[in-house]
Amino acid sequence: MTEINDITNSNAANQFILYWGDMGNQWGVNRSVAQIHALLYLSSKPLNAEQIAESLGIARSNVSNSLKELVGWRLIRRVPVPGDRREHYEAEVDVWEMGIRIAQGRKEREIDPATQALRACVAQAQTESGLDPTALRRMQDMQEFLATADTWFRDMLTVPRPKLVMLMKLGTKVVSLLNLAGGKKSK
Amino acid sequence: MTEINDITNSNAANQFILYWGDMGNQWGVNRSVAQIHALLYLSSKPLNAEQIAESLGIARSNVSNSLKELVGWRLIRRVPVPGDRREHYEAEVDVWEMGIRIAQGRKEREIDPATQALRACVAQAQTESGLDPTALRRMQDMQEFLATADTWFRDMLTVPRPKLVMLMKLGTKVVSLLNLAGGKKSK
DNA sequence: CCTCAATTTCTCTTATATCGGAAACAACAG
DNA sequence: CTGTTGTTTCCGATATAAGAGAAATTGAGG
Repeated sequence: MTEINDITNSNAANQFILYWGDMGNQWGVNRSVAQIHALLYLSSKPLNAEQIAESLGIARSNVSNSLKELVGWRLIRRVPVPGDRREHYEAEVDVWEMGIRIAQGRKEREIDPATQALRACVAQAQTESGLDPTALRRMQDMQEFLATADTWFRDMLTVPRPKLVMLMKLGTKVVSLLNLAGGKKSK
Repeated sequence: MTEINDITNSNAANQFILYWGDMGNQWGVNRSVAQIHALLYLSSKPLNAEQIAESLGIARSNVSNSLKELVGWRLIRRVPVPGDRREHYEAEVDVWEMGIRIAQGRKEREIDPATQALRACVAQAQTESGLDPTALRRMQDMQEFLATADTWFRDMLTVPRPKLVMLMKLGTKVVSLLNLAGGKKSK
């Protein structure tokens, strides 16, 4: 235990892992999952399940499940280490890529199904004569909003990373630049 | 019970409320809270706690707490109904406004504290001689990313709603327009 | 085809969050 | 001041999720 180079020897690193776990927790992500992710993110070399379990003091089985989930989110990947039979894992370390993958994952798993469900609701609502027209209207508004957001998000995914970064750093300036270019505030 | 105009008489409306509750649940929002929000969103007139409890079949106390939380998120507001002693509530019905408030709320409650914690971690990390330089680097990257995202988000909040909508609807076009206008990919 | 390490699945315990109901509290009318 | 109505706080029961450890499975040498 406590190998050389085990980053959990560092207070700062431990803090980081702790906070990350906590934060994940609030966002509906299992704490172990988030902690493992943090650990791998900080680690300069791939780790195997055993090392992870030991570093974080959580059960081996728990690690196994959590790793599977993280792979599913494409936040970490398996890496074969030559001469070692054990499976090793490393994290995606580009923070932008990471942010995008998390957003993408949530969208796919949680928003998309909801959008679909909403579509069904609206369809159903249109057949109901008794329904308050306001309610119908609201459902449609929501649907349209989600559709717009969805399109926007997918659009943004196609933007090459460096441009995306530039775009975000521009911030408000984007609007003024476009005003010059686009002019009209056409709906 | 089952008053005229109670939208929970509608299947579609009930479906909507159900799904909304479910979705909220996955996002770490209490189901009751989400359901109440959905109900108020669909309702064409303000409702009081009693009506909500009855419509959704949940305890009065639960409604009370959930309402408080929703008010905290500024997703609903109290409205005095003349001639009625009871407190009534109505939802923000502009979907864009709603989306923004949810995002804002999450940011304030969950990201901002994390950012602050991260700052402390990095500070601490810099004092630790033993820490793997890669780990330090990664923490700093993360911090910078969060800072950028934070600035961007605050920027977007200052953009008047109609322009924001326009901006999102433009999607990818924004990039090409900017290339023509801005040219250089200056940092 | 056997052995052994590594991993995954399963089950049970424990922790956490949700929610209903009782009780306390506040506002107000008479 | 007192009774009534509406609201909030508190507490206990219950549902749900997390996590540990044992058991089962896989797969690579030999």
